[in-house]
Amino acid sequence: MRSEAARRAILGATARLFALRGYEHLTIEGVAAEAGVGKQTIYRWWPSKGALVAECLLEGLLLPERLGPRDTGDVRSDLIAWLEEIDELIEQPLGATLFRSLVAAAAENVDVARRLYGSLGATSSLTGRLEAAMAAGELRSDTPMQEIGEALTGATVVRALGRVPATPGSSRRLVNAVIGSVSTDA
Amino acid sequence: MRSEAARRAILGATARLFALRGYEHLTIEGVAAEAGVGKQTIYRWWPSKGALVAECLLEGLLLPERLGPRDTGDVRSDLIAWLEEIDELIEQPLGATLFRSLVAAAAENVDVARRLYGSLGATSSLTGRLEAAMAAGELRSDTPMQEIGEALTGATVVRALGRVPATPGSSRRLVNAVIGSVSTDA
Amino acid sequence: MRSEAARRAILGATARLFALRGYEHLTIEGVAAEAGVGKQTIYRWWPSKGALVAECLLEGLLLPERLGPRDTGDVRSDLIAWLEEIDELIEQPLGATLFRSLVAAAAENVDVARRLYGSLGATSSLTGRLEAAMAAGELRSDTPMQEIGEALTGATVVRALGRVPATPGSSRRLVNAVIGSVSTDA
Amino acid sequence: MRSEAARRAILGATARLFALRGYEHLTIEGVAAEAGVGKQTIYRWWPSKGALVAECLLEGLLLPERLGPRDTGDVRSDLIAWLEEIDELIEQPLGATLFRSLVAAAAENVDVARRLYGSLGATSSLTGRLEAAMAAGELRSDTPMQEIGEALTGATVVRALGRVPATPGSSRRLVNAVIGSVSTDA
DNA sequence: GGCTAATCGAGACGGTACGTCCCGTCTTTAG
DNA sequence: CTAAAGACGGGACGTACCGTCTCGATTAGCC
Repeated sequence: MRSEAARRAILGATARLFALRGYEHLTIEGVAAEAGVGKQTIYRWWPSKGALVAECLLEGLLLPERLGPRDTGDVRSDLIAWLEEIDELIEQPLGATLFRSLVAAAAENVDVARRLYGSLGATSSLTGRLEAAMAAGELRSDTPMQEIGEALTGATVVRALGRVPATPGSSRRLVNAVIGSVSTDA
Repeated sequence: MRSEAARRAILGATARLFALRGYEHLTIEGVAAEAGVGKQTIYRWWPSKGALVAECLLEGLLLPERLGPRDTGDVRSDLIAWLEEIDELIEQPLGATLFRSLVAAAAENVDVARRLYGSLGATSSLTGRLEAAMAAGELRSDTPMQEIGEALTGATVVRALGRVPATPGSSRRLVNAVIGSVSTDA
Repeated sequence: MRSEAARRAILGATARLFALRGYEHLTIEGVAAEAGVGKQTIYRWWPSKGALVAECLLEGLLLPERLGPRDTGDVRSDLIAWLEEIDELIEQPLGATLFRSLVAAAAENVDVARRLYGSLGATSSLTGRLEAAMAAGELRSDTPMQEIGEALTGATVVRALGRVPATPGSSRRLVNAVIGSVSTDA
Repeated sequence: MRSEAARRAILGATARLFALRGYEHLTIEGVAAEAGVGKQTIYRWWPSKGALVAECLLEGLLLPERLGPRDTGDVRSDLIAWLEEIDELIEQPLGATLFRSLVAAAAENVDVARRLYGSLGATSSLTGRLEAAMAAGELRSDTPMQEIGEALTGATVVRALGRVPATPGSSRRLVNAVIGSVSTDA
């Protein structure tokens, strides 16, 4: 019978240390100590550091639960607002570390990658928003939603990795470029 | 007097092991052994694993020297061809590992990130190609080149991380979406 | 209500694993698994690994029930025969391990020590045999029985620990030396 | 190039902890910590806990350098004095633990056993003393020295294991019994 | 053309973390 | 109500690498 208390303590400790020190410096021993738990209890339920992070992600312990774009009826501004929200998150001191660590974790662990792809990326609320826009006639019916989703999130990832500071208006330019050609209000 | 032979052996070993095992499992001891070199010789000239990888990148030991898009006079097809070339590279068994490891390395090391951003991304030959297209009148003069560069490479990165298999036509759809609105032939 | 079946299974498993792997590598978990028993059932009734072994000893699960010297009317030859019997036991591959493990267990656990001392050593059938010999006039009345008992068993222990192979005649020489001076037939 | 400082620190720590806590509770990690040394430095040079103890024994860090019987010209009293010296050593609080731990170590490790057998037992100064006595005509020329040595040390071992407190005169009785029949002064 | 200093390979050193095995205690579940 | 099953916090195992530190044994170039 698995102990829910231990599970929560472990995920909490993981999230705390991950945000603080990054994926590379996250250690199972550190998590065990921080959680007040035996190492074996971690190894019993998670095969790897990556799986631990993936589950934190799933539980919303690393990123705000609702990170997707809102729906105010205007896709363009919704997407811009969303990207700027993310930029802001990254601009914070720990935010950049956290974000890059998530990318590192995704690069090294399939679980994290899938979880992240599903939560930030294509399958997610972003796709939902795009579909809504299409239904509302804001976007053409042949809009390549997956590609657009990947372009938007990808640009953010690339900027975060490249340590490129956000420039005013860059989210607007990005959104305009990416959905400009499929937008019906052009 | 620095030994060029040792330097080459070290970088070669790094590139080999990096492509084979990934960034996470790359160890200085492993590189030293593979290169037939004392560990100190590595530490004497490189401060970290990341720096080692960054220099490999610079020397073209990890990625093909000329990875940017060609210039046939048609930006659209040039970009599509370029993305498909990268997709092909990623499709190969070791290619995916290599690519993801590069992302992991970039996430954890500034040097690698800058090098990679400059070689795949915005500052690079990609930007050059876009500028040429603008000059040739293929793209409008207000084209946000940096954002477009980030969107294109970012989409590729996201797909590689998400382990999303390439779909036929997805490169075309991506390019059309991203430069569609600034393309003068629309 | 203590389960006799469990008790027997546990002691049996202990004896088997002890003879097989030795005292040091005997584990409670191993015993529980081998016996098909919960660990708690062991801890409920025995305080330690040593107590487990001690009880096996008491039950005759580790050493032949009747290990003492026989009484044919001739102490000398009875003692020699007895020592040679033990030598034979030790000569067998598992016998040496078993014997040394018993010594190790005795060194680390009082219960085992007392049990073993009482079963091999002074208080035991050996003393009984010596007393009989004294009564029969084979040994002088001032024979220091405890010391003789300790010398005989001790020599065996020392040889077993020192991994000294038995030499023909060494039991005879030992007995002659040890009881020579108190033997009335000299 | 092996560090002599580390070697000494390790053996010293081993001896200290062994005498203090006994063989069973001696841990490599404890020795490493006590010696201020990395674990790997221990594993690099010694294959096991037993080898560590054996080397301590060899270096005289566990037992007084000269533990054998003296030669005053009278074997009997020399042997008695020697046994009483050992009894005294065992009577001390840490002495008993140390002695039993040595036996446990010998039971579980060949190296320790050989070392101990050679240092306390037959091959040792004890045999030397007996030979001298034989040469001096105190003992008969057919004295079975190995057996006598084993009987004397063995009796001590058995008493120590059995936690039998030393009785006044028991060393005298033991010696008289064991060498009584080969002593020429009878 | 020998001297001196820097660099080389090799690898030991004090450490940190790994993932595994058991410990002895505690809790749940099925008979 | 008992006992199997096994999760729990913890300690130690033996291994892999970390980055630093001596070691001789080559090499430089500078006198």
